[in-house]
Amino acid sequence: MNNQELRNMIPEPTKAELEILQVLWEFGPSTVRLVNDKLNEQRDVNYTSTLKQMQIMAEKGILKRDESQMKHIYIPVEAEEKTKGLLLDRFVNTLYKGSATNLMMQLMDNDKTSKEDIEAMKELLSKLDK
Amino acid sequence: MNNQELRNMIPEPTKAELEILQVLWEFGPSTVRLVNDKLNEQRDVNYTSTLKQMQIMAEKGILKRDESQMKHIYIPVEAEEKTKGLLLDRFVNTLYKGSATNLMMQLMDNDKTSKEDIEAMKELLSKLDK
DNA sequence: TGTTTCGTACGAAAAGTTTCCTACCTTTAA
DNA sequence: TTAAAGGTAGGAAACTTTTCGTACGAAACA
Repeated sequence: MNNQELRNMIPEPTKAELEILQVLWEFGPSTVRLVNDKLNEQRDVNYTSTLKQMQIMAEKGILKRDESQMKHIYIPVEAEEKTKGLLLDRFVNTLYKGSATNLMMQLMDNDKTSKEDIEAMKELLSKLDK
Repeated sequence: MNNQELRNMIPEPTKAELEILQVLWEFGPSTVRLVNDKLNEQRDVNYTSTLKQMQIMAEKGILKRDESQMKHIYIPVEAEEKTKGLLLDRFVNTLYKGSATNLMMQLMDNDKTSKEDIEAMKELLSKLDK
């Protein structure tokens, strides 16, 4: 399945959904409790709000869940790299006409792109030759 | 004003707002009619919907408008590069922990990043040395 | 001069997203 | 064995974003 097809199949995760996905990607299959605790390190969220979100995500097919235990375990359906790659693809298409080079140029102007980053990128590119 | 400050000041444009901004960036200061026509090349939108959006954007301070003529002219307050840079900054922070290198790596995996893109990037990086 | 076309303004409906209240069940611990 | 803590389910409220109907004025033109 290529990116074009993916783009049509998978709906863009909402902001709140993305937050939850990131916790699951980082900590692996988890309970609502764990996800909610992690979210609360960043901002206030009620437990049932997180529960509801994750239930909705399961309905949408973004997450699957293991209901064999009382504490359900939620798991992202798509791998981190796949979803992020899709989001990146959309981002480049939307803002940079699909040109990775254009995006790079902007990245160079960015305050936060350090010399170390630039060095690392050069290395990456040179390795591609081999 | 640095990106950190900008991030706090400027609210993220919504999807519909971004569409409109892109038309204005491409064609320069424009009437609602022109913007709406361009949008309709991509999807169906009612004229008054576009009008309303642009009015809201003016209220929010995303656009300013020249009302001296009957046909109001709308102009983005922030330059294209500035806004895109901000969005990119947020994107990198959200998905790639602020690491441009991480983003680059993903870009390399992307189907759509062509050999030409990679060559162009190399060139860019080498020019930075000088 | 009338009528049709093109413009703005306003409000509200529609749609999408997020949050949380309430109910109720299971497990844990006093 | 009862009270407290922690779990799911469902619905509704709150908020944000998007869309468009209606009203009405100005310009174009037959």
